[in-house]
Amino acid sequence: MSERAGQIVRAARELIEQGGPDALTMRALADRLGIRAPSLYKHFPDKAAVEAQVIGVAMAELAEALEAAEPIGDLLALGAAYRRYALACPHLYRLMSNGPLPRDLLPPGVEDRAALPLVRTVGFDEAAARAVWAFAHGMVILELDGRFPPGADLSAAWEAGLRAFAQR
Amino acid sequence: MSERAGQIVRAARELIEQGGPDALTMRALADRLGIRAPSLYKHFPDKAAVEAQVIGVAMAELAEALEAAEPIGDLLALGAAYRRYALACPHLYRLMSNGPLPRDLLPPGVEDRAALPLVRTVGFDEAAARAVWAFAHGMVILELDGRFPPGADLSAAWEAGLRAFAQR
DNA sequence: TTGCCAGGCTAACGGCGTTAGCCTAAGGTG
DNA sequence: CACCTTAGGCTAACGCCGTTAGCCTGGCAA
Repeated sequence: MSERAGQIVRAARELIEQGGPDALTMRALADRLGIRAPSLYKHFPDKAAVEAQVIGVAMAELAEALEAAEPIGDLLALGAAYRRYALACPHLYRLMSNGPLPRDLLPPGVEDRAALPLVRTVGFDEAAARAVWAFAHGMVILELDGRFPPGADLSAAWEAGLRAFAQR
Repeated sequence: MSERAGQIVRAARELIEQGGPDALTMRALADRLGIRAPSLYKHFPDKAAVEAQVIGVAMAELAEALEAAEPIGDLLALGAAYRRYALACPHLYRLMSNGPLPRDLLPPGVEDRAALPLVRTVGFDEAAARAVWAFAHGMVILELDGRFPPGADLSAAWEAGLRAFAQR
C-alpha cells in the first residue's frame, strides 16, 4: 500500500471516529486531504475498499487490546477489555461488526488473531467460544445503540453472563 | 392510521423482506403502490416514520412468536423461537435490531411485550435477562451476517450458551 | 529530448430523500 | 344548487451520494 493510500485510510478512520460510519463520504474524505473525490479512485477501486482497510486496522487494534488483557485466561478480564475497546471507539466498532465482513479485502489472519485470546481462554471449546463471543458482541452493540433501558446496570449483566460461562 | 397508510406500511414491509432494508426506497415504495414518491409525504412525514411502523409490526410479531414458545419457562425453547423468527424474517430482524430504536415512533408497550417472556423465564432477574438477550441477539445477528466460520455448528453454540444460563 | 504515467482535475450520470407548488375530485356547508 | 375546503395525487427541482469518462501536467526514465 502506497504512502498516499495510507494517508487516505488514516483520514477515513478519523472521519468515522468523529462522525460515525455515515460521515465517511468520498467527498468528505477527499476534502480532508485537499483533493477532489474522483482522485481517490486512483488509489482505491471503491469506497468499500477504503472501509475494508479501516476495518482491518480496527480489528488489529481490538486483537491487541484482547491480547493485553490481564490476567491471561480470565474471562471477566477479557470481557472487560472487549467492552473497553468498543466504548473507546464506538463508531469503529460498529463499522467493524455491522453487516457481512469483506473477508477478501482484509489482511489475512487478522480475524483469527482477534479470536484467539477468547478461544484459548475457553479451553479451545469452539461452541463455548462462539457463545461467549455472541454474548459479548450482543452486550456491546446493544449498549452502543442505546437499546438497554436508561440506567440499566450493564456491569451486572456482564458479570451475570460471564460468570455463567466461566462456571462450566 | 388511515387505510392508505396501512397499505404503505404493508408495501414497505414487502420491499424490506424481499430485498433487505436498502430496498426500501421512497421511489420503490411509491412504485409498488402506483404513485409517485412525493405523494408518500402526504401520509408520513419522512422515511424514518414508515420504517418505524414496519419495526413496530415486526416487534409485535416477534413478541407473539416468543409468547407461543412451548413449554413456557423453558429457556432453550425460548431461544429456539427467537432464532426461528430471525431466520424466517432476516431482513425484518435486521431492520428491527440495527441502530438506535425510534422509541417515540413505536406503538407504546411493544418493546416491553417482546421482552416479557424472557424476563419471566429467568425469574425476573434483570441482569440475567439482559445477558440472555444479548447472547441471543449476538448469535442471531452474527449468523445472519455470516460472521461465523462456514460450517460452524451453531446449534451447539446455542446450546452451550443457553445451558450455561439455565444452570444458574 | 522525448515519451510515459502517476496522480491530480472537471463534468456529468443516475439514484437517493425531500421540498415547493400546482391541480383535481369529493364532500360538507350556506 | 353553488361554493369552499381539503385529501391526495402530480411535476420540477435541490443537494447529497458513489462513480465514470476523459483531460492535463509535472517528473522521471530511456
